[in-house]
Amino acid sequence: MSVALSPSQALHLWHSATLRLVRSDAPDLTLRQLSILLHIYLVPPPHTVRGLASTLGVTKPVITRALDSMGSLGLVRRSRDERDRRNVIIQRTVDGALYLEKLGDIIIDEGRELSL
Amino acid sequence: MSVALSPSQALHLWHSATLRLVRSDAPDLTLRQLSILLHIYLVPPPHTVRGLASTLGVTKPVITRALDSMGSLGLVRRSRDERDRRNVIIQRTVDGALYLEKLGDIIIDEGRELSL
DNA sequence: CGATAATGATACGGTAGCGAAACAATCATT
DNA sequence: AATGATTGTTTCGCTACCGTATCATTATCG
Repeated sequence: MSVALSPSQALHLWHSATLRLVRSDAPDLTLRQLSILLHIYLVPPPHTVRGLASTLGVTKPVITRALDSMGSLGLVRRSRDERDRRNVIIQRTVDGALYLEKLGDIIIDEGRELSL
Repeated sequence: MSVALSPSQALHLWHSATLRLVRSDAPDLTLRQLSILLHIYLVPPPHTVRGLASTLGVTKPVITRALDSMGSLGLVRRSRDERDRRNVIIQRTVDGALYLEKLGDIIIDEGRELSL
């Protein structure tokens, strides 16, 4: 199966999926928050504040704030690393998995309609 | 050419493209702003504030503010409709086209690496 | 132990987003 | 011309984000 996209297809896919995301009643995450959420769920753990900051190229408070926001939405969970109690391990939640599942559905759905 | 995506592929594509967008030095647009920008450039004109608000399912001030922000970034331009001077016609700019071209490149680039 | 380093959270001042409501300008209707 | 409808902007009070700098806690090293 190929996922080669033409320039037009790529932008149309992004357009329609983003539009549906905006129109949906799903929590309105920033691009950075969405990136963090995707990273946590798609890249093997463990995930730390410092690591995420470095990966995204942002400062640590950005990560702390994003975890605060998404944490209160139930999309993500924090816990101390007992082996080095300075670290915070960021963990997945059921709600977070559901959120991303919905996002995946939207993308696939819009991608399907790209067939020319 | 097929653009059928598996659930995993769809999310990985979104993840890597979003990550590169966040890491890039490109202006940090919100999801709504990005959606507006894509709509203006991908859907045939004319585009009005009212029309965009209805399409995105948001209030008019959201569009006005987004146009203010993206306008000062040079991504978008406003002009009066001379046939009905109540309307504002939203127009494309060279910088806006370049921004989206770059976004398209990123998506294509990451999509290419999805081939299994 | 004591000093230094590392990690994440917090404080701060500033900017920008939000929806609801009110507003000015323009058009349509009579 | 006068009234009412339509369009986009502005104002209001509020919330959330930003980067820099600082802080508290914990670990490491001498």
